Amino acid sequence: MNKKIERRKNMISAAKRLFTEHGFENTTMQNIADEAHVGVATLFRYFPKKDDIIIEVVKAAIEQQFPRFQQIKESNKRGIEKIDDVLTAYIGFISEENRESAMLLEAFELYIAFIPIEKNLLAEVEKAYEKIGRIISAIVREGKSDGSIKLTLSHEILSSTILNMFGTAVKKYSLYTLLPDVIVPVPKKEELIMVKNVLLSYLQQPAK
Amino acid sequence: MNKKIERRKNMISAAKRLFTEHGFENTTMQNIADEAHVGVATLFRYFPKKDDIIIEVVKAAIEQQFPRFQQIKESNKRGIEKIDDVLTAYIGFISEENRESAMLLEAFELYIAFIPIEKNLLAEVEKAYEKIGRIISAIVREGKSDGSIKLTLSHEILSSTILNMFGTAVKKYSLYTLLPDVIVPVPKKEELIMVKNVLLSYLQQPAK
Amino acid sequence: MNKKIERRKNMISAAKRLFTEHGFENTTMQNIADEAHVGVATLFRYFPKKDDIIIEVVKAAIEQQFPRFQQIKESNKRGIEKIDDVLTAYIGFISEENRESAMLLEAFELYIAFIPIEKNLLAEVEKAYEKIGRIISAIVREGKSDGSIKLTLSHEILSSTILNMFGTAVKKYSLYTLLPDVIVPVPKKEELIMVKNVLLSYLQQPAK
Amino acid sequence: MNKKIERRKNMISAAKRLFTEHGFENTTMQNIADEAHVGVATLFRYFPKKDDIIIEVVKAAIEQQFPRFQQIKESNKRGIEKIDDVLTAYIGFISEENRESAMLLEAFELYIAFIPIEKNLLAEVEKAYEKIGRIISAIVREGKSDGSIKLTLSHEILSSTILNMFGTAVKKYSLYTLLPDVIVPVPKKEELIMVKNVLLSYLQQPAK
DNA sequence: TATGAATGAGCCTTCATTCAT
DNA sequence: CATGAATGAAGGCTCATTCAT
Repeated sequence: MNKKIERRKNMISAAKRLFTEHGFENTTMQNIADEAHVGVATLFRYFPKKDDIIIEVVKAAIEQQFPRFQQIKESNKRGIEKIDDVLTAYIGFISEENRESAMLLEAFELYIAFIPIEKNLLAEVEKAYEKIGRIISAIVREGKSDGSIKLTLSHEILSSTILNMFGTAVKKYSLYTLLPDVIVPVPKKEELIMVKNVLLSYLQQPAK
Repeated sequence: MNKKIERRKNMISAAKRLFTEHGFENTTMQNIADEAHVGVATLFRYFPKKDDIIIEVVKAAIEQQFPRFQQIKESNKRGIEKIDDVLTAYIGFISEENRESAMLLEAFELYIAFIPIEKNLLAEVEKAYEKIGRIISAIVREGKSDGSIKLTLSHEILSSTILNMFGTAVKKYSLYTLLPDVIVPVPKKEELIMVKNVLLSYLQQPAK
Repeated sequence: MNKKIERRKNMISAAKRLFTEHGFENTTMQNIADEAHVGVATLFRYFPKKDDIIIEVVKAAIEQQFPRFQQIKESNKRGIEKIDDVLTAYIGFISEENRESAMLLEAFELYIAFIPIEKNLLAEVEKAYEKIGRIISAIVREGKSDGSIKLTLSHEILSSTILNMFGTAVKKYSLYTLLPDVIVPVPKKEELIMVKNVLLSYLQQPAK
Repeated sequence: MNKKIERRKNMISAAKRLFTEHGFENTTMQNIADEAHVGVATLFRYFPKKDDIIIEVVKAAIEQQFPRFQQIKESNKRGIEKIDDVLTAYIGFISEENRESAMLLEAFELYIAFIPIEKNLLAEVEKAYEKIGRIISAIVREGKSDGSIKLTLSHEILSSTILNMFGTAVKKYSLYTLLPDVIVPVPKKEELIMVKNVLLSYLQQPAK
């Protein structure tokens, strides 16, 4: 029983490695099978379609981020400090190990932009994303009620937009850092930290 | 002679149309040839490798943005107002016609992340990007010297980072708006405008 | 011990069901195993090669026809009447339940036309066929000796040919009736009965 | 222009050769390409789906029979004699070169019994079949009007059924003659001729 | 020069059959 | 014994790229 799950994980991580390095379209099922040291047919037994394993890898990538946010939320800090931690976590995406995850998500979003993928598969990914969304949302609410975040309603939207934008941009930077020949200038970590502080100070301003 | 250039443009725009709708990898050279009403062989005569026409389309997409920034720079406004215009232009990427271009760039950046592309080709794209980078850089400098932007040196970096981040995120949103089933929440235009104003007010703060 | 035979029969009938609906080549061993509610490995334990179970199904299909002819032969009728019954039985193939069997034979004959099958396996099928051949042969002889069939020697051959041909054609019609979009016109039952009567009247003609 | 048709014919005949020897399912597109001395891609250029070339081969097989029947119809004989010729032509299927065609049709009918094939493709085959059906139908009518065939209306149906059955059985025999190990006894040519004569004499009997 | 035709390498997927529990 | 898991070989089909007209 356990061996099956083991094997499955093994294939998923092999796929992740390959997807990370070569992208979804340039990784063949045979490649994955080889990397995982199994036969192709075995791979197909676990993931009947290529999209299936792609989804699985993506879901894992999202879920890998989950505990970190969860932990932030459950920490004994004020809301604004938790936001600080969230932003810091985002920044971590660039340099740390789960940069790979961030980058994978980046690639996936482009992948589905052009290749129609089954709705129910997408639904799984959406669900994983929402989980994180809810956590951040909760943190903002928390910060408002403990007074550490000072925003009126309209500012609330703004706050989520800013956070969203920060995450979006940083995730994308995580992709850039992998490029052998960077085309777009990627901000350094210190610069991002400065931006983070600007955002935080904004969030603490009394509502105008 | 002129006919040749005409033809070339025709192929590029046909390719752009197709790339925009189906992505780089899902568009075949045959597709492009058909869309451009030329033979495949002709297409290959003009663009010996598929990457060649991809680069060309991307370059065109970047250059298409160029005049707008150029025009902003040459306008008779103070630096801070020009920055405002730049940010507004970015926001325009989501809804306006050159959303297609923005999206194409987005896709391209991912494309080259996984497929090794010849250096000299990339160089051309970089050059196009730098052109825009220089314009923005000039605007910031201008704003500083006319006093409308108040930043010390370290803040200067911050300013470019913020602008960069804004552009990066918005470009990515331009891709999302194409997705039939959005997976990630995309901020509304009004929300982006609010963020823009926050940034602008930040840029005008006296350096601490 | 008995359970084994039970199991075996179960697999064979599962296979028959599937072969009838999808043909030999489009039915996988896994399909059969599932339909029979056993593991694939078990199926292979009983039938080490796919051809083995095919042969078994075909044999069963032939043998299923056997009792009907046997019963005709043993009935208390004159030879010509038995021939009548045999022809009627053939006609039954089109509409009745063992149309499936008839059709399976049809498919099998084509199957072996292209896929080399082991001789000893074929021998088993031949043996089953011969059994029926012998019965019909006996009936014809009977009819001649009781005077209800009037044929000289050379006509005897003719008689078997006609019967054979009738059977061949009708069996094939049994296949056609399954086709969703009939391509070849299939005679109606009543028409076949008319032909049957023509044949019967021919067989009763005094030898010329 | 002509070369294209040449090439196309070449592929079709290569396919026919292979289909005849190995059946539709056991012949791969690669096999056909090799036999025709072209690349697979070329084969697919002419016949985008495997079914397409199957249909083409089948159509050719049917059409190959066409001139013979047409010629019989246009000959200067009485109806009954033309029927004679038609039956003789059928018998020819067993021994002559177009036995291959007859056999192919046989195989095709089984093929479509299990594998769903696109309607419009089937329609083409049906059309080809109908052409022959119409000729035979016309001959029967001709025979009736010139008095050489004596049948009342109900017998007319019978006549077509008998002819149909004769053709059906003989076509199937054409398959059997290819089997390395005959499973079902195939009538000899002389026997079929006898049956033919029986049918002819029946058709000339005055209607009862 | 412009083009349709030709093509091999490669991809996703299936399946009969063997292993290991 | 019974079984699910594992697998390589093979099949249909696509596509960037080259030829030949």
